[in-house]
Amino acid sequence: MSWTDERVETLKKMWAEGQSASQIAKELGGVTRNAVIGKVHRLGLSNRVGAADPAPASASPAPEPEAAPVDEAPARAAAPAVEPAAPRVEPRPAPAAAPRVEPAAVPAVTPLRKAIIPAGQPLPPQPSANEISPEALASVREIEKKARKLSLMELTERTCKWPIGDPATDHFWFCGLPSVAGKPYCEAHVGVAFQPMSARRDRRR
DNA sequence: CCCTGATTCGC
DNA sequence: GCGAATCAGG
Repeated sequence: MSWTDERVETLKKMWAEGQSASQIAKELGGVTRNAVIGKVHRLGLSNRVGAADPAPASASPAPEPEAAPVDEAPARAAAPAVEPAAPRVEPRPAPAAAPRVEPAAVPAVTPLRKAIIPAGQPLPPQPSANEISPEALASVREIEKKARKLSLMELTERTCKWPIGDPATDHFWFCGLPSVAGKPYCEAHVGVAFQPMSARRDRRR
């Protein structure tokens, strides 16, 4: 693969969005994160965020960028040597929406309290704890004790994204245990989230 | 261990 | 110019 204009554009865009080099590499395909980082540097757009250039120690503020324009009025007079850089502070958009909540039986695990619905409008129909087998429910509670209690930002492709607690309170985190390959949850939570239809059928309430 | 970006340096 | 290897860090 080579750096076609198109690919470079994607790179620039994603980098500007705060995407990590590895994420960009995946998106582009055919390149490693190292390649992406290398390209980023060659393109000279490595300074992200704070980049609060270590202002020349203290003594001499050295406001002078360097080059002495002297005469010469190359129309470009406007071109600011120092890019905006100010506003953007730390893009890194958290994984968009909260972790994909699978279609099966997810919520209503920990908060035994009846529907709190923090700021929600009518939420889509969600399976109640009643639809989960007592055994599974019990094991889930057990697992929660072992949870690594990861924050949203700490989740990765291989950590269990099962939510625990009430999102509206401090008592909220994600399981975080090693997830089953290809699944968003750990062994225990996969068992509750992905139930065969046969098991779900008329477990009635 | 997972992951980050930064740098180096042979190609 | 490119990117693997490596470094330094979280």
